[in-house]
Amino acid sequence: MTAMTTAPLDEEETRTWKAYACAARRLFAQIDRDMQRDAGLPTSYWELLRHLAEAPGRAMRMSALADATQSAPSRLTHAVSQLECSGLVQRRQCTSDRRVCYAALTEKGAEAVTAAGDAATQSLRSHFLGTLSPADLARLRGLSEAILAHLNTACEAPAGRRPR
Amino acid sequence: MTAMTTAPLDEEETRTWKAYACAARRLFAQIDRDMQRDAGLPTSYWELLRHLAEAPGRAMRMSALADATQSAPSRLTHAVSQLECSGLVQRRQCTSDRRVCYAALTEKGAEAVTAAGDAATQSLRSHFLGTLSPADLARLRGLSEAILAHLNTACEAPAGRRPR
DNA sequence: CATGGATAGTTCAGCGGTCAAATACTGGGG
DNA sequence: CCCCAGTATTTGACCGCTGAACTATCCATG
Repeated sequence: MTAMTTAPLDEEETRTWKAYACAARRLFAQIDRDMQRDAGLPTSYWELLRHLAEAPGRAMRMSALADATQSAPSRLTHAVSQLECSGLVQRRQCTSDRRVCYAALTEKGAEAVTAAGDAATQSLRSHFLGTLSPADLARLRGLSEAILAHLNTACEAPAGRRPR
Repeated sequence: MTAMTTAPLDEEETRTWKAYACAARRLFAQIDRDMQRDAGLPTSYWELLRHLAEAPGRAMRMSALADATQSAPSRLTHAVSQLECSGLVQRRQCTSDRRVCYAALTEKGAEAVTAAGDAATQSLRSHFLGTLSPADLARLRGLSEAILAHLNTACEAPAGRRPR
């Protein structure tokens, strides 16, 4: 809105964006590779399982899981189906409302969660947490939170209302 | 290597990682959405076209383009095929070495590059560059470069040699 | 000049993700 | 009691990407 919207980026801005984007992309890629190699699980699936592991009864409604992980329902369906095929999760129908469906962690799934957790910890430490000083990490966290805050206000305020 | 490899992450570390990861993911997603909406082109394809636009003769060898964009050859093949279908790019065979193939920007492609550039500029300013002070941006850039540097040393040094 | 290794690019199968449409079920108002 | 709007999940088609074969071509060597 500040009218400078389409002035081309200067050198400084370009480099800042490139550095940020490149670092984040490569960091994610590296961690994903590590997770896949050491735990046989992509980071995103591990996050699903982590939520289940922390839920009471190690089970959650599909929609609750979708909420918790900020993902579209259809993604959940696909992901849970695949995790079910791998034996890490089991679907259970709700008796009182037959529309709803629970995803429950299996024993094998619980083991996978902890294994993946170790892999993630290790990867995170060696590629991220261990590479910056505590002060730098704190700064980075502050900056990330600022970005997030702006994204949130930008998404919630101006559009009137979100088409949930 | 520092023996603290598998100690679970503490609260602080977890939050830092989550903030960073979440901010970056959402930022990328937002910018991709904007690009798709305003220029009908995903960010990644725009980057390919940008390289072509800046190359002498608006054309590059496939392998050079792959190098420049840090992407696997097969990705290039697919992407260029699709861009060719959309009429933004044209393949040209090299006469001296029939193995090699050039990707050349078409007129339509050149227009798309500038349009996408405007869209990217606008999105970047409103979601990233415009949301942080110049000082913060400089800090963020420094931190990103530090992360990148560590990723590079980690990838090049210890494995002996990369199986190119 | 034939041959075998290196190089450039493509093909194929599969993964994780999105969106739009379909399905299955519930609960409240005529 | 029936019907219909709303809700929960699934389905299916497609997208961009990856890694592992495969094809075609080149070139150094014997």
